Formats: sequence, C-alpha cells, structure tokens
Amino acid sequence: MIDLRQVRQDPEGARARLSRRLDASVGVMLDDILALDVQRRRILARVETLKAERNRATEEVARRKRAREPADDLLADLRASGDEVRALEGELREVELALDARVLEVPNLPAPECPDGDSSANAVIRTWGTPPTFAFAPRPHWELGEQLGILDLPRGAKLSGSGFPVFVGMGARLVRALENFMLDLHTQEHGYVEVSPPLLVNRASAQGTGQLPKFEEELYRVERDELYLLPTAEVPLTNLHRDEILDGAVLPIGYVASTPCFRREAGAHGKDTRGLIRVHQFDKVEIVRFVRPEEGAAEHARITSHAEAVLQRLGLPYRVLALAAGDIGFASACTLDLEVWAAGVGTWLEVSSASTFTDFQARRANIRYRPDPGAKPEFVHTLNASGLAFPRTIIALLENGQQADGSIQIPEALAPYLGTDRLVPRA
RNA sequence: GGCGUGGUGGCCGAGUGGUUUAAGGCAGCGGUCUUGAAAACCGCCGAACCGGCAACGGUUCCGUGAGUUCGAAUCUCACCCACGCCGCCA
Repeated sequence: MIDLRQVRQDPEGARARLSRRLDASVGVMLDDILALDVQRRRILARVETLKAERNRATEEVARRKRAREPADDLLADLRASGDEVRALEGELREVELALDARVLEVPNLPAPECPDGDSSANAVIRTWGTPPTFAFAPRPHWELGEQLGILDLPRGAKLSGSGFPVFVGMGARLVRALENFMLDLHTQEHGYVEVSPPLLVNRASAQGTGQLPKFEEELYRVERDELYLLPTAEVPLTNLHRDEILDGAVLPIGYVASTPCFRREAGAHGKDTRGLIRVHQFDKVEIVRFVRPEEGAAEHARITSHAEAVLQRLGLPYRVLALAAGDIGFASACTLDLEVWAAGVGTWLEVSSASTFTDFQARRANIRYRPDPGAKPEFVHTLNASGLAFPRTIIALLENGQQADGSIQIPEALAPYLGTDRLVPRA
C-alpha cells in the first residue's frame, strides 16, 4: 500500500504521480483518505490526552490502596472518564476501518522510469531472435495439438468447462519437461530456492500481494473455508515472509515455484481466448525476489534477464515491452512484459511480466528487514517475474517448431527433458 | 470431528488484577582489558502510532476480537494457530 505519511506530507505530489495511471477514481480516493486522516488524528489526540490523565489518576489509586488510604473520590471521576474514552474509541475505530479500507484500494505509485500514457504508449525496448519463416502456411497450435494427439480441449470442456485444457501423452510430458527445465535453470544458474507452496491461501495472503480487495472477481474462492485458489505463485512466495523482520545480511532472497494458477478471467471471453491463449487453469514457474530498496532498479533488470534466459535457451524469438504508467498492474511501480512470437496465430504473446513493486507489497504484507545489526527495520522491495507461463510457451514451441510434415522440432535445451527432439503426428 | 494442553519481544523463557516503564538469558550494538582476537566485566539494546524543526513528550501492543473493572499479559466469552490423545481418511 501507499505510504500514508508521504501522502499527508505531499498530497499534491502523490496526486500527480498517481494521475499517471489515468484512473479517475484515485483522485476521489485521495480526497477521502486525507479527510479521514485528519479526522483520525483529531480523535486520536483527544483519546490519548484522556488516557494520559486516566493513567495518572489510576496510579494515584494504586498508591493510595497500598497505603490503605481512601480513594472513592478519584474512582467516581474515573468511572465518568472511562465512559468518555470508550465512546471516543468507538468513533476512532470506525474512522480507522474506513481509512484502512480506502488505503488498500489505492494502487502503487508509478516509478519515474515508467513511460507516460496508456497501453498505446507501451514501448518495445529490445527484441531477441528472428521470427521463423515457412515455405507453407504455419498452422495454429490448436490444430497442431489435436493432430499430434497432445492437446484435448473438448474433453477439458467436458470435465470442467471452457478454458480447462487437457494435455495427453507427450503433451503431458511436455508440461513436465518444461517444469523441470525451468526449475533447473532458475535454481542451478540463477540461485533461486525452490519452493512447493500451498495452492490455497487465506485472505491476508491475497491482500498482502494486492489481489484483494480490488480483484475478488478474478479469484476462485473456496467459501466454506475462506480460502482462495492461487492466481499465481507470486502470492504464496511473497507472503512467505509476511509479518517478518529479515536480517539484512540474507538479502537478496530469491524463490522459485512451479504451480498451477487459477483465474476466473471474468468478462474476458471471446477475442484472443482461442486454444491455449487464455485459460482458467495453467501451470507457471514464478520467480520472486526480496531485495534492499537501493537495489530495486538493478534487481528489476536482473529478474527480467532471468525470465529472458528461459526464452533464449528455448530459442524462442521475443520482444521486451516497457509498459506505460496507464497500463501497469495495481501493485506494480514498473513492469516489463516479455512477448514471445507465435508463428501460427501470427502475433506476440505475453509469456512473462517482470515487475518491481517497490515497498508497496512489503507495506501491505509487513515485510521488513534490518539494514544493519541493531538498526531500525525498513520495508524491503519485492519483485517478481513469470519464468515462464506454460500455455503460451507451448503455443510458441508448437507453432514456431512446426515442420512441413506436421512434426514439431523441439529445442536442443528441452529435448533431454522431453526424451525426444521431435513430436510426430498420430498415424 | 471430539477431548486436553499451550500461544509473552529477533530467539528462549518468568510472570495469575495495581513499583510490569514485561524478570532473567541468548543474539546484537558500544566500551574496558588485549599486539590482535576470544573470554571476562560494564553499559545500551522491541515495534507501531500521535504531537514537535529538534531535544523530547504522549498513547498503544503479551495469538486475534469482544467483555468485566477505576485499572487486564493476568479474570470471562468467541475465534485462530500449534502440540498431544481418540475417531475418520489418501
């Protein structure tokens, strides 16, 4: 969440920075917050003064009791002031609840390096590799997948509904191969610690990373037990250190997890949802970093390079987009998207989003560190990136690797994991 | 699911209504001593919020939330979590 003190100190500065998100509602939020904050401090000052008086009188009562002197006159006064304190505390609680709820709705401040504008201002800052050319018309993955007998969308729909793909045979093995390949890369070469986290998380966790309260609609919810299915492993990985004070010497910390992700994708049906492009359940390898604030910018470049390494090893052409301030996610201060080229659908598909959240998630989840032994705790900076999301990686592998005979050439780096360098159509 | 026991600072742990501004220890920081280090000894040493330029002052916090009381770590209720036993179960 945003820093309330910073907002109070420089409301117009915060307003200007948030206005870059091009979201008209944040102005109203700030007005409400400033008003509630004034109200809160006014009540708080009165409560605390009353309590200070009461504490002094109470000590006097204790002294007299010990000395076996009468204290009835003081007790009568205290009874009255107790009622007043209780009433004021009730008022205070209401104001604080309203204030907290409002603060949780405010998105992060875009970073200076984040370009201005809406999504049309997203800028390609580099590209890697060359989209392959074909002597024939390249086909989309849903056709290839069916012909190869590795992807069964109709049966997925029968089991669960549209957007729940079934991978079969070498398709299922491809999922397993990608998981092992990516986990090995991040743990062995990038220094991440592998984690196998819970797939259901409580409300506090979903709030800590910023999924709640604003995006309740996007989450699958297990109402009976007040738990939510993960939309991304970012949630458990970041919340591992919720309400902790880390020793500064252990930073930076990096975690990697491969998990299923569940997204309701409310209202997203129709365009761009064909085949595996947008689904309700998919597997993803996620990397998360906890870093010192002064390392934030360098760490953003680092985590992005870790995600890029996956695409480079797979030989998949991609481009890096700097998202504009009007297009970055709720908790993000700056985001770089990696888009892989998919020859069959003839478009660039987002396979990773590398974000720095500055201290926004750390505030929400109360994740701090001690810069030096004995020093005051400060909020860490958190970052994450997909490394990578499987369905669109599979799309690119199938569509870019397709041959005239309908077989698929598998990249050298992945072949040992898959047990073959070629997928062939069913007879 | 049932019954029982417990939850205290970065960590361990004492504390059952009023000198608790939470004992003591460990870790950490500073110092004495030492060529240096260790040991020993001495001192400091939790977090959040409010006011203040600051020095400083004030309030709150003993799993969470309500309640009793002039006053709650301490008493009552509910909930959460951990552990143990029983039941059920992959």
